[in-house]
Amino acid sequence: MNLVSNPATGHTARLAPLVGACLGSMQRPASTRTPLDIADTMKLLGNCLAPQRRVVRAGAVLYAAGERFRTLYVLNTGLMKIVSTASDGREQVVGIKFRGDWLGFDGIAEGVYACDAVAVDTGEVWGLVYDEVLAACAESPALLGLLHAAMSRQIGRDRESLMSVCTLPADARVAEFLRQWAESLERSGLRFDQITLPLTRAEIGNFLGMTLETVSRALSKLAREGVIDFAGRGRRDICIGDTGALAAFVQRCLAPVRTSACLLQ
Amino acid sequence: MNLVSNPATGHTARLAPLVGACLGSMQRPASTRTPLDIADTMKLLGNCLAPQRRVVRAGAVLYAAGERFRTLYVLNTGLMKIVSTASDGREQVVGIKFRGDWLGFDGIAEGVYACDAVAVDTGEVWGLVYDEVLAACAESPALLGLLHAAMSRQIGRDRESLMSVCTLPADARVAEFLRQWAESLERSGLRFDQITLPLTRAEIGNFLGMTLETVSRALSKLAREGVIDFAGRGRRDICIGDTGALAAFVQRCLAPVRTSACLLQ
DNA sequence: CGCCACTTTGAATTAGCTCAAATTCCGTGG
DNA sequence: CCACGGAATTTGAGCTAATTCAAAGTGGCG
Repeated sequence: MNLVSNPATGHTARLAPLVGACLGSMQRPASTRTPLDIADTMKLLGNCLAPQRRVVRAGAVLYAAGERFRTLYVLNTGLMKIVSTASDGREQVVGIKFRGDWLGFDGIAEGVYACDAVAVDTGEVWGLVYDEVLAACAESPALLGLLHAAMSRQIGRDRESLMSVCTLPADARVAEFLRQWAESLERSGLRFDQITLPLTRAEIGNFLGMTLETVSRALSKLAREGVIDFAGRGRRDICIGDTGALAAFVQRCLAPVRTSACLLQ
Repeated sequence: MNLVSNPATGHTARLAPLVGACLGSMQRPASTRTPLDIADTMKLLGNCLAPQRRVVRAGAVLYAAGERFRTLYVLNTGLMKIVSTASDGREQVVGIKFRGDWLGFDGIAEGVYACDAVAVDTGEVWGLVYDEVLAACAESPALLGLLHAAMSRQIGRDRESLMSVCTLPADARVAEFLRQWAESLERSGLRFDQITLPLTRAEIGNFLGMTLETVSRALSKLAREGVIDFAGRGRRDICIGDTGALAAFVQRCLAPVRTSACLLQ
C-alpha cells in the first residue's frame, strides 16, 4: 500500500488543496521555474504546511547529532550554526543558516541527525514533520520542487565553502565570508550594507579553517584597506560600503598565486 | 493541473506499478527504513526506472557547468570527479563519485548544472531524466525515499570533506582520504584492501586543499610508517592492510594539536 | 567597580608551499 | 625490441603564510 499518497489520516487531504492553491503559480517543471524570493517562499510554507513555530534563544540547541530525525526546519528569523563533531571530538562549524534556509536534511539518510543545530541569535524556526511534508509533496509537485531546490542549493552552498577553504588564502577567505554573508542577507531581504556578526572570532575561524587570531588580523587588514569599516563600539558591527570591493580584495589576494593546472581533461 | 502525478504521457503509468513492485519491501517511513546496499539499490533502479545506460571513457565530460539540467545520473561502474570552477577561474575538485553515487543534484535548484562531472576512469552511468524520476516518485514514495536519502548522504559527505580540510593537518588528510576511499569501495562491494588511485597527485591535492608535493610526501610517509604499501611499479596502486591503521595515523597526527574550544554553547 | 569572555596585536615557530632537479613510468615510433 | 619524449612523481632546500604562545586592550554585566 502506498503510505504517503494515500494517507490514513485526513491531515494530508486537508492540506493538499491549500498547497495546490498556494503554489499554483509554480506548476511548471522545476527546471524552468523562476525562483521565488525568500519572503514569498516563507509565506507559502506558512500558509500551506501549518508549521510548528518555535522560538530558539541564543545558544539553544534546535537538534543534536544522534537525535532521531523527524522534522525539517526552516529558519524564519535569527541565525543558526550547524556544528559537526567527529568521533574523536573535533568540532567543525559546517554551515551557517539564514532566513529561508532549511535545516535537518542530513538526518534523512540515516533517520538520525548528523549534526547539531545551534541558535547563534535568538530567532524563530518553523518545524515541518518530514512525513507530513512528504505527504503534502505527494499532492503538490510544486512543494516537492521547493524541497528539492532547497536541498540542491545546500549542496551547491557547501561546495562553495569547500572551494573557499581549499583555494583562498586566509585574508581572502574572510573577505569572501563577509561577501557571502552580505549576499545571504540580501537574499533574505534584510539590509546588508551593515552587518552584525553574532559569531565570535573563534567560530568564524573554525568555519573558515583558520585560527581566531588570523580572523582578527584579516578583519583589521580589511578595515585598514578601507574595504570594510567597524561600526559601533564592539568590533562586531561591520559596514560594507561595497560588496564589489570585497570581491576585488579577494582577487587581489589571489593575483600572485600560480594558476592551478586545468583539471578538466 | 498537477503535472507530475497526473502525467499526460503514458510513460509514468507504465513505470509506476513496476516501481511499486520493486520497492515493495521499502514501504515504510524513511526514518525507520533499513538501508539497502548499493548492489540492491542499483538493481532496483535498473529494473524500475529504465535508465539510459551510457559508457563514459576516461576523461569524458558527463555534464558541464552551465548546461541545462535535465537528468540525474547514478554511477554504475568507474569513477568520476566533480569539478567546480569559480568565476575567476579557480578550479576545485569538490567531490569524487563511486558506484552507487548520484550526480547532478546541484542542477536542480537553478535548472543548470553548477559543476563539471568528469570521468576519471572508464565506466558506466545511468541517466535518469529528472522529470521522469519525479513522475515515478509520485507513484512510489519508496523511490522518493531513495532519492532523498541519496541527497541527504551527499550533504553529509560534503560536510565530512569540509571537516577534514578544516581540522586535519596535511598528512592526516591524505590518510583520511585513503580511509574514505576504502570505505567507499567497501560500500560498493568491491575489494578495498588494495586500491588503485586513478587520480593524479595534483587532483588529489586539489581535492584535499594542498599541493601535489605535499600529497606525495604524505604518501611516502604513510608507506615509511607501514600504514600503506605501494603495490606495482607505478605508485598508484596502494595496499591498505588495515583501515584501522589509517585511522590511528590520523589520531597520531592530531594528538599534539590543541583541542578546540567547545562550540556548542 | 571588577570580573570574564572576547579581541587585538606582537614575536617566534613551523607546516606547508614554491622552486628546482632527478627519477620513473608509459606510450610511440623507429 | 629498444630508444626517445612527455607526463607524473619523488625528493631536497629554502621561504612564507599562518600558527602558536604571550600580553595587553576592550566591552558587557552582575
